[in-house]
Amino acid sequence: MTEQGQRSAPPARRRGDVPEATIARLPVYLRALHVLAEDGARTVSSEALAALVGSSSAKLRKDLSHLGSYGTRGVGYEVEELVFHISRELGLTQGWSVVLVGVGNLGHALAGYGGFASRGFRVAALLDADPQRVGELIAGQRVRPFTDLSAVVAESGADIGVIATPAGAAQEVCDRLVAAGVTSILNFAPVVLQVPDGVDLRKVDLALELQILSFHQNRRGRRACVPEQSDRSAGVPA
Amino acid sequence: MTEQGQRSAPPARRRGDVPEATIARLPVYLRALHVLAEDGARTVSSEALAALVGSSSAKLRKDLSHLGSYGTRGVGYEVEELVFHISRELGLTQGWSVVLVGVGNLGHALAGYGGFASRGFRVAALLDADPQRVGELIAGQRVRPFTDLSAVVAESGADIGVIATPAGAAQEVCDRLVAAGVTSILNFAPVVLQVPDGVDLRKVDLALELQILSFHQNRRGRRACVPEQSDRSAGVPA
DNA sequence: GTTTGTGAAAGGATTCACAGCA
DNA sequence: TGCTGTGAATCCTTTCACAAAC
Repeated sequence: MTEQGQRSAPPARRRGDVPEATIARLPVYLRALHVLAEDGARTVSSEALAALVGSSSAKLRKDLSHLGSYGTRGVGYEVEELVFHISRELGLTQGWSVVLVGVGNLGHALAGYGGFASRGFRVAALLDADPQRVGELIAGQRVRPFTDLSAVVAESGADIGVIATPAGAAQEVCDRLVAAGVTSILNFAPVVLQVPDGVDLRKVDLALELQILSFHQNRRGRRACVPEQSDRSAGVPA
Repeated sequence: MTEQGQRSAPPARRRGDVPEATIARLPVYLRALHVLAEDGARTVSSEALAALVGSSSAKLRKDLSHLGSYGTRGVGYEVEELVFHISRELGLTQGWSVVLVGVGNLGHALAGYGGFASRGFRVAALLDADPQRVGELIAGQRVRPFTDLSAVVAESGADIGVIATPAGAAQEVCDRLVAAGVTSILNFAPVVLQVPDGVDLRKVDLALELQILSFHQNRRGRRACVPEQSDRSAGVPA
């Protein structure tokens, strides 16, 4: 019913409907804007900000246009204002409570990672199933037993769970988080987890990006190791 | 499109070239295939493998078709064979040497992360500028002073550098890595780094995914914290 | 003059659907 | 029968280019 004789119907993205690709870049813009604000910059042009984050000005403007019209033609964007709007769009203005499960090496790093606190994420609790770790003090937090999970989620009102356990424990931890009422989960364990509908799951694979680097490095020719080149069975015809 | 590259992006994609989106998924397939292999599976269908990694069979088949024709109609893919071809495509069959700079919390976690070694990445050296850390033994490696960088790169033939330093030190470390001859860099510090052409830079932002989660959680309505609803300039027309 | 905001065009990626083979 | 491989269609993202606004 959208046929108006036009070649293609207007995409008609409703206001507030921000494309996924844009959302993934907003945190990057935000970080650059924070640096600019610290340096005392009051305004910034799309060209300048794009250069800072290694993007293009057109893409940046289109991204920002999805949030609203916050720039001034001939001038640029006000840094503080943009920080506010992006933060609000990302939902960072209201202090999320985060439950972190697993305080091995990675859990330690995450618990002490300044980037969480400074962006509105409060680590409400550190949990670990290992009795030897329980009671340990990390970044001002005492590690609690994993069995406290339900209580912790209830008392802190946490919506977000972070999994930094070994791969083998991750699915179980994930299930318990869901059962406790957590609806957003960030997984650092190198496994693919299953979650029911209604739960948002994202993952960070520390080795994944390294493998992508490997691909590109391999393409360019490397300096060390085997110079092998076994042929494809079908040699990619012209 | 080398991620953070300057402009100067040659738009043309050559034949036999694998799309970037596919490359980003190959490591995920690889991990699932390793699990299957451990479980003794000899073959796997696109449907089954896609379910394991949370993707679709059509996408999986199209991805694999970029590597060649390694499936058998009516049967599926041989697990071992697929592992080999994906590994080779990613350049994982030749043992990269990696230099890790910064052994704080995150550096510790990365140094001990099994996922590197098991995928063909050898941590050739751990470096830190802090004299107090130098000499420390982590995962069987002794931490060396950052000033050894050139020597380390030369003697190990490392092509890949991993930056796990505080944000403030990252650009300097990056410059030194480039000067030492490293051509692929993985950055965990929360800053955008500048590299010259010919150097491939990727980054992992531990808080970025959390912010994307925050966005989606925010969309759904949250359970805790402020129930505020500061108005948008226009109130989201239906 | 400068810079934003945005239709329109171009380019990629995903999904569809089925031919072809085991 | 079951499943892969792949053109075609669809959807999403980026780039282009310029009118409008300062």
